[in-house]
Amino acid sequence: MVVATAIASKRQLLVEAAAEVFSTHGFTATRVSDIAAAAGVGKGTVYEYYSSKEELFFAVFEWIDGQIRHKVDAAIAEPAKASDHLRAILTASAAIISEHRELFSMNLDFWAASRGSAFESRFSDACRILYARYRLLVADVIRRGQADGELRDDIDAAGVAALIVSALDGLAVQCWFDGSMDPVAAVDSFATALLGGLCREPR
Amino acid sequence: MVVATAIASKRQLLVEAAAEVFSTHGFTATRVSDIAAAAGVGKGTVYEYYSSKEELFFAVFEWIDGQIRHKVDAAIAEPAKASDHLRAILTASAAIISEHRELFSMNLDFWAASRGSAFESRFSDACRILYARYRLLVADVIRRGQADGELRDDIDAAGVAALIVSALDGLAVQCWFDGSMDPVAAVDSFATALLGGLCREPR
Amino acid sequence: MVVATAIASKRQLLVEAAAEVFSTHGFTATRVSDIAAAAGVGKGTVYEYYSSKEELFFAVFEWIDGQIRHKVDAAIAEPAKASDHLRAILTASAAIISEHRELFSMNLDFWAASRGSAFESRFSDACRILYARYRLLVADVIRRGQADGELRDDIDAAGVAALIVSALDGLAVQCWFDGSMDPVAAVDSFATALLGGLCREPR
Amino acid sequence: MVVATAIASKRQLLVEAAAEVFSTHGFTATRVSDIAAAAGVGKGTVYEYYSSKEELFFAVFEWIDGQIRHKVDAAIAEPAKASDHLRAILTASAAIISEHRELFSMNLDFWAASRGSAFESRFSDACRILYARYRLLVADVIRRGQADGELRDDIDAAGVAALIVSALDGLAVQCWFDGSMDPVAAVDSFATALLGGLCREPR
DNA sequence: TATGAATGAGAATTCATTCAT
DNA sequence: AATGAATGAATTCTCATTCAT
Repeated sequence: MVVATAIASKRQLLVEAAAEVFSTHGFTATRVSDIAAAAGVGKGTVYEYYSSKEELFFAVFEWIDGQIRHKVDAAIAEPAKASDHLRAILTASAAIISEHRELFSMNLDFWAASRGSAFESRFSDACRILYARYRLLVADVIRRGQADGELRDDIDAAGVAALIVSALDGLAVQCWFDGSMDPVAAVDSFATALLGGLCREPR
Repeated sequence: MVVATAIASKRQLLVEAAAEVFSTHGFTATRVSDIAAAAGVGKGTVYEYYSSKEELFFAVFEWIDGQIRHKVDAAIAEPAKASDHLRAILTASAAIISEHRELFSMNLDFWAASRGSAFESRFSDACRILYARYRLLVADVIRRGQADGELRDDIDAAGVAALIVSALDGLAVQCWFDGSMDPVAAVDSFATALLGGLCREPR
Repeated sequence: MVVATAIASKRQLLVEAAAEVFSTHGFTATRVSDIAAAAGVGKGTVYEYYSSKEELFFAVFEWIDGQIRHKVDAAIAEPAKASDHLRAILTASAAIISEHRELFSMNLDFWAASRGSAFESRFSDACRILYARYRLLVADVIRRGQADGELRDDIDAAGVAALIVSALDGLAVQCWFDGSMDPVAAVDSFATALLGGLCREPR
Repeated sequence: MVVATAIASKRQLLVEAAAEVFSTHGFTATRVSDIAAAAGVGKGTVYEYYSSKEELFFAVFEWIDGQIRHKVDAAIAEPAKASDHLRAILTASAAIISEHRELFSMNLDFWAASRGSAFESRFSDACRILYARYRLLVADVIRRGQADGELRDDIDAAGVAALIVSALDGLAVQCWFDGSMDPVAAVDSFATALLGGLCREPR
């Protein structure tokens, strides 16, 4: 158990060092020796815990995914109206984006890893599953609101959910390129518009 | 003039061949020789027209940007209500995504190119400007609607515009990972929700 | 044709440079850059002509095999009694061993390449075929001598042929380890003994 | 004494485990950790008994050499005619080759170790001495036969001895490449030919 | 004495780029 | 202008060896 913990913590040490370096320089420009140096270990040690640079990269992906999922789940842990949960999801996500811009920059690398790398399908599959999960999470909230009578039921929940999830991803991209953007404020306006309608007249 | 045209057309030939190969294999996995072969020219010839692989990649970026901008502009060329223009922008974008999935997969590479490549800042700057332009375009439509009294004016146009643009980018990402998604249908539900409000009661 | 010749000659240049370096330092201790340097070309150039170090090593194997086969064939080109042909094969082989000790030292590497390398089966197969060919060549001479009535026909030609071929291989090994050995003299005594019998009394 | 024996037996344990792994995968493809695992000890323990992989490899060489030498010595332990002793040496060697093909495959590695390894000269020297010893052993038998009047004395004993020893080495090589060969049968024909003469007419 | 986690030297290979023709 | 042969910088990964426990 002590051993297992030691191994797990060394793996975690490497994942965090890797996240740091990858998020700063991007996957391609990062050398394995850079990660080793950041973790304070020798180059060979990295390979004792991860069989390749890409394997470690994937571990970073899973680690970040887990963290974000945890925060999003927390945002809707308390019972509430569907509209409040939707706003909570949007706000929580924007907050994460705002606080961890450098972490979200890794998205760009994860996505690119699905293109022409040896791990192509591994990242593709993981992303496909990840997005399906988030779409389902949002769509379920919407469907609950529709069942409760709070939300209009003449609208396809899955379609709207897809765009809400999309919006958060795209927002992180824009925040990466433009450090002056305030994702929390933008999301707030968006939530108000989406829930209440942009148009003055009901339609 | 004839010469200039010949040069321009050879550059264009290379850009289109490059777009084809880059979009299929991704930036990293694409070899300059692959592009040369696809264009039917010798490897050295590529360097007669572009000084580096990244320079050519950037030319592809600009070419695709121009094409998309053109289609979006066309979508709002005709005078119409702000809400119709918003829907038109969403629908036109979804249609492009749907019809040119492979082209949009290059987004992932463009974004990654802003991380750790020699052209890092060149791509970053271009993307920042590109997104600012789209946000402004959408925000202007919203502001016009607000001025016309069609749209609620208690909502920050810039914030909503940012999320609308985000949503379209994110949608392309999800479509890349999940070929079975229908962006046009999703966008249609989203437009209805956004314009009319998800909530039954006005808020 | 000129091009084909240029490519062929560059490949040949590399094979000969490789044979030189491999035979001096052995396969493992030879760096690809050593071969490139010996050939007077850049390291990358080697890979333009051979896809890997082992591919080049195999080309050296085939080149040497071809040379030796040529000389052995020449030794029995002229019609002669079977016993003279056997002696000619032995003498010619010993002469090659004597004159090209460094080339024969590569045998040790070729054999070792059949053990645990990526090319394991390629070398194994090639060696098996090579030995089968030599055994057959010698056995055919013996059988002809038996048919002609010159050689005893109560002896299995294949078995003796195997040992004659073996003796020449083993001789090269011993000469590699002991530079003072004279293979030609040793082979001469051996041929006399083998043909005439070691025993004084016919048996 | 107990300690010394314990050390000796641990060294022997490692040598036999190493022989097993080396003979299966070859020297280069064998990892020290493989040997440790085969011996059921930790990787570091190997270095408590042998200072390097090559040192251990050399120990395997000496162990196998000792075993073979023992069997060959046994083959000529009983007083007998020189011709019978020669046949006994050949037959005993073929039997060992036949029964321990995998052990003989290590020859290929030992030979290669004399080329470019850190132990180059150590292996070279050992092999040179080993072959000199076998040549002398065989030559002594021949000379005794010549002195006794059983064997022709117009033939150089050393030369024939060299080729007899060579033949046995080469036979092991061919058997390695071609598992279907029967060394015992081949050697029997060879012994008959060599002792009685291949030619029908005395020469 | 036994261990195995940590190390880093070392080598093969790729491919963008150059430049002589 | 067009070419593609030649180049070598740059990086991943392996594994023998060390040494703290």
